[in-house]
Amino acid sequence: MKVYSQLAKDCLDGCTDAQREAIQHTTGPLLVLAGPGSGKTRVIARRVAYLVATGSRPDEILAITFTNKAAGEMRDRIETLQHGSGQTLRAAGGAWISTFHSFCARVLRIHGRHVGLKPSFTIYDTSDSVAATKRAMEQLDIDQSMFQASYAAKAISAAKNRLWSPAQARQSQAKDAATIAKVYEKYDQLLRAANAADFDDLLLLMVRLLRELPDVAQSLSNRFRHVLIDEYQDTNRAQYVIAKHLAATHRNICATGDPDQCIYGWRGADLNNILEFETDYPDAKVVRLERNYRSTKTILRAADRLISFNLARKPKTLWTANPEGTTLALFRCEDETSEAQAVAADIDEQVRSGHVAPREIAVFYRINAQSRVLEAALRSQGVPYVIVAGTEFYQRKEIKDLLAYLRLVVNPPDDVSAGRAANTPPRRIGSTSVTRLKKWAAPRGLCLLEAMSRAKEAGVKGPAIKGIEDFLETLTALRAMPRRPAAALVEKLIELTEYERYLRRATSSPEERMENVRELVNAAAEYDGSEEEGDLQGFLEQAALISDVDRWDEERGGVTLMTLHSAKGLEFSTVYIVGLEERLLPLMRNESAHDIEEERRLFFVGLTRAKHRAVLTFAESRARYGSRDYTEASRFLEELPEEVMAGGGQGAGVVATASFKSFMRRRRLRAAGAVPLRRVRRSDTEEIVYDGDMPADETAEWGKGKGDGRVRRGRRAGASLNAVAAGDQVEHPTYGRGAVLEVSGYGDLAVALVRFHTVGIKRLVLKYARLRKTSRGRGE
DNA sequence: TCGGGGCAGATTTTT
DNA sequence: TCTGCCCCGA
Repeated sequence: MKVYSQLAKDCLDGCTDAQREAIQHTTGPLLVLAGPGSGKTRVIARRVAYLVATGSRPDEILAITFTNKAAGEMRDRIETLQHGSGQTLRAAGGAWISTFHSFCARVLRIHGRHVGLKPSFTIYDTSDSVAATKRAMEQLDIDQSMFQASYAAKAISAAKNRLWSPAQARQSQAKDAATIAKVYEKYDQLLRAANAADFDDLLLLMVRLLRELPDVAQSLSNRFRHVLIDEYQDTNRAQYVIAKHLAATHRNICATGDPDQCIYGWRGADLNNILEFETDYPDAKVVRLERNYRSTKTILRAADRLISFNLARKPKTLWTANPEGTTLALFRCEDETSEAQAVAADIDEQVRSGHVAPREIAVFYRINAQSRVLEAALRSQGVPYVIVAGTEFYQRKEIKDLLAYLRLVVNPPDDVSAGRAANTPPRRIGSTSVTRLKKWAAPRGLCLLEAMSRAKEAGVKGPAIKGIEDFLETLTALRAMPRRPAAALVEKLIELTEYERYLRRATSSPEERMENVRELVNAAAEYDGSEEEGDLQGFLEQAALISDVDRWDEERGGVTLMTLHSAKGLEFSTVYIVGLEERLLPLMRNESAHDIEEERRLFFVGLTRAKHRAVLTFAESRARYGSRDYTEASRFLEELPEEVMAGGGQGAGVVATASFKSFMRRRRLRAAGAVPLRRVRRSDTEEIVYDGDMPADETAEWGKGKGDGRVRRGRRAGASLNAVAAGDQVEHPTYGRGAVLEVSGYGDLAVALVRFHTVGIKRLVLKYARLRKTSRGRGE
């Protein structure tokens, strides 16, 4: 007991009162609302160590993190803590620390047969899902011209995220619901026949398991005395239900997160999970971690102001004792090439002057496509960089090809993999033969491989017979090998299929592809080295569930390039956020309603990664597909307090900006003259209405007239004229009374979507619409 | 059955 | 711009 109390003491060492509270509250539900940089990870690690120190067994603890990388780091931190205390008896090695998906996969390997999965099941990634959806549509004779398989796959995924069965999906209001439901049903049948589960199934089937097998649910829930869920704001419905089940017996659930950092709404993340935690667990203790240890005052102030424009949030007070720091820099560039060069030049200068090491720098962007120019610029500037994602490694053709074989070794019924592997490299097994095999196999309830082993019987003729024999022989040879080490199997596979020869013969960039193939062997070898019990199946599971960030090796010591989504949970000394343009950040593909608040949170996440310096950039024109678009600076720039901004930047291609203030004024002028900015949306129910005449001299008036031009806190839309927000009741001289559904746009370009009792939904430009607010909805 | 050439459509964001 | 798909000739 003595040893334990020393560790317990160490766990609280150097913590604030709030942090201690979170660590020491070990009985009953706990919600930790943790602002960015508030030491949340530290609190979780110490809490786990503390639990062990005070007598919990490690294997009674389940900690769910957002990425595998975070899980690994958590494990390291806990172990370091324990080593530091000289405690070796109960290392955290036994604690369950993983992502929701990995955890569910692990449980389903054991209990999955009750929901139709054999232990050797394959995990399908998104592209496998699309392939399976395509097959389902083919079998149902649904023409691809009606909608694409990828569209259906997305709809099915969304349904699964909501825990809908095909029958429930049919009830939905969505377009094509009935057809989608049919595809969903068939798709599920195919997956079960292939002994495969997609990402959503891992969660969905886990939920079914917990609901339909009380014994299993009970034993799991009994087992986990302590359940910790990190990034709770990004949990979806299925994850929420799983967490609830797991914590049912002991009710020691600790959820940590920050509603302002919910950025996965598009993937079904439900902000209400965290916002309503206290309703779910009325006896919950709530701890707020609002002190920031990461960023300068300036950065924090900028982030705090920005996020205050969101209405769907719990207000909080972020503060820091850190120094004031330098202002944020804003680069306004001619085009995306100049932008990339400006960033590269600035980085180069910073690094050369010894201010900061490359590994302490990150560049964030909204979409992966933006990384190309940045890479090129950094390369030509001679700045070392590490890119997270890009075209994801495990999505590359050569990798998918090889993995398909390996999956078949473990799980023969996997028809998607069989279809892929059979004729790669080409074995003269064409589509005619494959179609014949499928047609023959389906009514007999056989998988593709079984059909192939009886190819002649199935009516396959010609050279395909020989090819099929060859393919099956390859698989047999692989299957004869021990499942461990995995790397040996990968090497054997490359040799047997003469894969390198195939790449040289049939692809345009064999060297690069071969490099990837070698990296796959390395990954397998690494896996063999790190997992004592690991075999081929384990390697495949890791390969399926690995995320972009998981593959990021910060030790490699270059500037990090990644999407804003990947940036969650990380921190850097200097952060560049590029592409601050309307329609890019915030990203909008069309005119339809779009969650601006989530985009704002995404920017918030990016900004709060910076410790010392943040640089924001945008380009005045940007190449998109083949053509070139003229852009407009992001509304988010306008939402930052002016006093924290400095224009400028000396790098090549930067259009010198005298000051942020004058830039913003010019921008407003331009914007005022550019009304209407958005194209009118053609739709039955909506139209842009300019109510009243736009004064001819409006352009001249704006900017010097009313007010100081600053945007008011907490209200964006038409702040000075019509301060309305979603939920407000309004009255219009012509249309009468209505309710505001949504407000988008900013300043004098704000547009409200209003549902009127008389005429239905109208889109109104607030500046001109003579709207009168009659009662207030939600808001601050 | 294979592979080249031409053409249409695509980019959110990720487990 | 780039990719992946379809069609056609060999």
